[in-house]
Amino acid sequence: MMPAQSESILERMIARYGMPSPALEYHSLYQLVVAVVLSAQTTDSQVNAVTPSLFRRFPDFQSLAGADIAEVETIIKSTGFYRNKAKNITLLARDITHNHGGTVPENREELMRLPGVGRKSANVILAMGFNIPAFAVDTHVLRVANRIGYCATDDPLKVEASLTSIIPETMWIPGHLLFITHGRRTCRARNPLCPECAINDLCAFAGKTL
DNA sequence: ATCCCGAGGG
DNA sequence: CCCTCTGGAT
Repeated sequence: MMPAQSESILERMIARYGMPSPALEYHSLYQLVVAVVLSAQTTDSQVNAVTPSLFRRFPDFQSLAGADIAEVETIIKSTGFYRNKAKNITLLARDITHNHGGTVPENREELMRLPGVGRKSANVILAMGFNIPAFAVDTHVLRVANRIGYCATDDPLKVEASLTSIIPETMWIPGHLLFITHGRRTCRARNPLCPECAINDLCAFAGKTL
């Protein structure tokens, strides 16, 4: 089956889910960057469960830059990979404080040089933090894009290239959120709900066996 | 290619 | 029990 027009697919997703807002909870650029690094390979609710106490204890980059890593580990432990994440956000806070004048870089190259920030996280920060068009490819986006038929690859960079060529730039940010929502609620990894899917007539995967 | 790492769901 | 969750660094 030929991949459907992206406009139709996104319109259907909006009709089904509404226009989703980011599930990650944050109230500043500082909080966004830290929450995004913590969100690697864990659910947003796991991150949202620890960030209030983390941000109460360390309200900005400067305070986190001076944090005791063991204390940070204790606070964020339940998000998994806590040793790496504690080290990364502390070093990241130091880097931004000392080498970036306390402000978050606004371009992908510099963002990706921050510890714990790869291309996916950099794209999320650009999109959500600066409203700069970017299509972050996480596990949900990768799965949904492959099932729809927009690509056939496990390489997130290639998935991103397909999505950014198929979908109009003005829809990259809402498209990202819509793909995430669709992946969570309907196009689930394990038991996708194809019969009740809003785009099953436009999807290359619907009706196929796992 | 492998490691880091915990929690929730089916 | 096994799979999955908005990955990144070595």
